[in-house]
Amino acid sequence: MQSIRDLKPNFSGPPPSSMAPGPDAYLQGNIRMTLEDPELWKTFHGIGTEMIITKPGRRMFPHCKVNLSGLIPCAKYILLVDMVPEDGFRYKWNKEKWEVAGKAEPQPPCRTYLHPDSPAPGSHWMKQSVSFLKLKLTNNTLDQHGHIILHSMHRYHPRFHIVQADDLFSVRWSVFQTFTFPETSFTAVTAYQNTKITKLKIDHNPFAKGFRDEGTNKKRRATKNPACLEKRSRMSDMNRDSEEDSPPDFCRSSYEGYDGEEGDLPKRKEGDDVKEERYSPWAADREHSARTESPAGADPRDMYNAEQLVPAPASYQPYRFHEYGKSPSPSSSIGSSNSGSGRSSFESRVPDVATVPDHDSSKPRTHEVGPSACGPQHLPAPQDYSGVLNVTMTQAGKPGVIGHHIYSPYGAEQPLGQWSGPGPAQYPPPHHLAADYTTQAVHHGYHHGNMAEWSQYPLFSYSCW
DNA sequence: TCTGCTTACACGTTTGAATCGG
DNA sequence: ACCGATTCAAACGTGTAAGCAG
Repeated sequence: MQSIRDLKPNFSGPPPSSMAPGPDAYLQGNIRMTLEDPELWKTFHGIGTEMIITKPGRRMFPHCKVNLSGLIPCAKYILLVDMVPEDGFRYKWNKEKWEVAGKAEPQPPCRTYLHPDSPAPGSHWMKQSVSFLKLKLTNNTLDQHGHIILHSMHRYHPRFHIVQADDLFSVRWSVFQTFTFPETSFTAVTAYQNTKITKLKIDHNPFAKGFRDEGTNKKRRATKNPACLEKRSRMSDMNRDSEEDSPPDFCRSSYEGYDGEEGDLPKRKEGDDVKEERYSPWAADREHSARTESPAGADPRDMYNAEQLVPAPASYQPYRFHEYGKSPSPSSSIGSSNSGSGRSSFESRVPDVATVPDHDSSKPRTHEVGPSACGPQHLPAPQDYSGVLNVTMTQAGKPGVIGHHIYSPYGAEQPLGQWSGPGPAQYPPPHHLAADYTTQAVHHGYHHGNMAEWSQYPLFSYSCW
C-alpha cells in the first residue's frame, strides 16, 4: 500500500501529461466551447494555480471566460458553472510545492453558479465571450450569498454546463452539455502559498496594482486614521446593509457576461485540452477520468465526483423536454414515485434544480424580447426522446455513462409551490443563484438549513460527502 | 511551535450618478 | 428636451500582514 507521501503530486512543475495541450475547443454535436485566454490559464496552471477563498467570497483570477459557438441562435440556453474536486486529497504547501496532506474533508454544500444572463438565446451567448466574472468562491459553509463553497487546500476545477432551456423552470427536462478545461484546475487557499502565483496574479490583475510597489506592502495596521476608520465603517455598514437587505453585488452590475470591448475573439488553435461531456452531472457512477495528475492509486475522484470524459456520441439533437412537465413521462414517474418517502436517496431520486425568476423585471435584457423573432422552434418529435429516457431510466441510481441527460421532474419532496409561486422573499439573488447540492444530505449531514430562505436547491447531485 | 484561517488595512479600478455643454 | 462627454465620489476587489485558533 502506498503511503500518502508516496502519492504526492507536484503542482509546481509543468502540467502533467494529461494536461498536455489537446483540442482547445471541443466540438461535439454542434456546440463548441473554447476557453478564453488559454495561455494565461496555462501559465497559471504551469505554476500551480491557487485561488483565494475567504469568508466574504473572492473572485477567481484568472476569470472563467469562454466562447461559445454552434448554439441554435433562436433557442434559449442556460449557462452554469460548478466546481468539482480534482481528487480526494487535502494538500499542503511544503518546500515550494504542493503535496498531499491527507484525505479530503467532507465536501461542503455544492453549489452551481448560474450565469446572470440565463436564459438567453444562442445568438446572445455566441455574440461575445461569456465571462463568469462575478463567480465568487468562499470557504464559509454557511455562506448565504450564493458563493461557491470550497475547502481550502483542496484542488478543484470548474465545470461549465450548457442547458438548452427556455427558462429556469425547464432546466430539469433539458439536456446538459458539460465542458471542463484541465488547465483551469486550481488549489483553493485562504492565503497564497506559492509566491510565483502571487506575483503572476499581481502582474495580471488590475485590482492588485496597488501592491506592485514595494513600499505599499508595509505594515498597514499601524495606520489608524480615524477618518479612514470612520469611512470604512460607513462603507462596511452600507455593504452589510446591502447584503442583508438586498441581493449582493450582482445587483450592482448591469450585466456581467459580456465584455463589450472584446469583439474579436482570440483565435483558437486546436491544441489545448478541453473536455466536453454530455452526461448526467450527478451521475453517481461515471467513468473514470483519464486524468493522471491526481495521486496514483484508485482514482480518488470517484469519491467525490467521478467525472466522465465522454467520447463524442454519434449523434445529438438538442432535445427539449418542456413537454414533459405537462405529460408525465417514465422519468417523471421516477420523481413522483418518491413521494411520501422524503428525500430519496441519490440512487433513485431525481436532481432538484434551482430555478429562480429574474429579480429585476424592470431591467431590460436582451433575451427577454417576448416571442422570438426567429420564429417557432422546431422541436424534435416526442419519440426522439426515448433514447434519453432510457438512459435516465436505466439502473436506478446509476444513470450511467450517457451521452445525454434529461432532467427528471421535481422530486416528490420538493414543494411545487416553490417553483410556481416565486415570492420575492423566497428566491435568492438571481444573479448569484447557487444551488446547494444536498442530494447526499442524508449521508453527509448537510441539510437544507437556510435553503428555504435562499432557495438554493440542489441542481446537480454529484457525489458529495 | 507550527500551520492554517480571519480580519483590518491601503490603494487602484470600476461603476454610476451628477453635471455641463452643445 | 435630448444627447454625449466629463467629473467625481462611492463601491468594489485585491494581496499583505498581524493576530488568532487548534
